[in-house]
Amino acid sequence: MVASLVGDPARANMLTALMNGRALTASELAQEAGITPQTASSHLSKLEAGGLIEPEKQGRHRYYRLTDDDVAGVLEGLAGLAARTGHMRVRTGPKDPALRRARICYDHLAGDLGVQMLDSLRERHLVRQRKQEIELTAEGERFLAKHLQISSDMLSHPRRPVCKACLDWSERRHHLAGTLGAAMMQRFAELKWASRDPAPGSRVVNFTRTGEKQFAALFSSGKD
Amino acid sequence: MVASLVGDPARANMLTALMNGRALTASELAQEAGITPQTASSHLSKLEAGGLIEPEKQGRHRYYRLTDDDVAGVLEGLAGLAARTGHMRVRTGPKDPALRRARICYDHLAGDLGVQMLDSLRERHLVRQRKQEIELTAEGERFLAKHLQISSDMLSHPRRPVCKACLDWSERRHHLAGTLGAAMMQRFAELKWASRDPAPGSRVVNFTRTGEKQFAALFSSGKD
DNA sequence: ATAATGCTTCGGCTACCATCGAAGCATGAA
DNA sequence: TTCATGCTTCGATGGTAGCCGAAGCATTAT
Repeated sequence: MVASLVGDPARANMLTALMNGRALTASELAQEAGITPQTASSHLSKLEAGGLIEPEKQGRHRYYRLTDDDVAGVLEGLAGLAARTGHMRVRTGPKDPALRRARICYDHLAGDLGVQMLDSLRERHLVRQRKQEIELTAEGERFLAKHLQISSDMLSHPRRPVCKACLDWSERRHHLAGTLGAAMMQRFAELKWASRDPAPGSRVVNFTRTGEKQFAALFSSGKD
Repeated sequence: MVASLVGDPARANMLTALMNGRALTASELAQEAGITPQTASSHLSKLEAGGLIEPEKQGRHRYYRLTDDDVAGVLEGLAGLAARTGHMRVRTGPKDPALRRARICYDHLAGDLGVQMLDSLRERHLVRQRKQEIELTAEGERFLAKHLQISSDMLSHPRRPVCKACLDWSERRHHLAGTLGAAMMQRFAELKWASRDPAPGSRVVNFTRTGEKQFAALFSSGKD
């Protein structure tokens, strides 16, 4: 049964991670789900047998992606049902709270703060978003140059978009990816606002006291 | 998580049984799932907490129905994904074979023969179907009058549609409901083509030898 | 009244399955 | 070659959840 495949928390996390449409390796998915590679391997073969994901061998990596849009659609439907009962998937686990707050997603900021940042940018018309597409406005360019010393010509890359929305599994909302997302995260580190957790393999991002303050000032949400 | 609710076989059977839109009592659902009432009670309260079903107290019975069409839609989506891997949910159970062939759904014919009948009507343009909506054509009216002595003015009802598509859990396709579906089933009984199984509470419909022949002649599918 | 039916709660049992350690295969690097 | 990385298979463990028997409330029938 397909539903039982999606029902397991670890597998659900993997599938959620794949919802942004990008293919991820087995170990990345293991990390996303917070389980060891052995366990992930077992889950992945089950998901593959169930037709939910498809593998793609590449060197010694194994990339997985959702089979097609139908799968994504059903997953969204399930998430929709879950959302309306308030029975939203709450990640439970030891390394959870810090991870929900701020973490690295590839090379950019994810988690509560990542979502808040994109929200703020959107509210103030520094970026314009339509679905997955995000576009930097003229005001946005000025803002980045003034407050973070990021010039837009640093951001162009032959094979990677400047801005992109990335679905956040803990918040189920978008945060900012692309070269801009990466540049901003790097700048936060340079300014000593935040740094990756020293624990090996950890994706937690720790903000300093002043860093958090500055960040909040720059990206205050309209609701606070 | 919603998916884990649907993932359990017993609960999945219950939900499938509810897919025809009718409300069923707790004990009927227990029977459908092949479990004792105690266990069913536990499952039902979980499904209710998850917002998938809604109870309706009536005397000492408790009727359950799917919350709304969204739920039904997601369930259909899941069934669709399951179907394409050949990993179709195969209903296992003692009372299955006869029930799959022909049974009562409310007051009309369901199961293999019910689906075949609607297929045949549609193929010959005796009805026109768009999603759940079914409409009787002029040829259809003539056909009914000639072969089954059913006149369309017998069928109008203040609160019930003449035709309606009803999803068949065993075939996962539509069969004919509404006042017409009921009238046809009644006519089959009057003509001694078929009768409800005498066993108390059974929904099986037994066709007589000649009844099956006549039925097949009237509603032969294009594929035989 | 008393009994019967429909459903629920409680307690204990059991089976399944997710999980991880250890070891085994691949592929790619030095 | 030898080593390292990515992933898989195997075996054992443990926690969780489905399951049923027994008992308890309701509601309806006699």
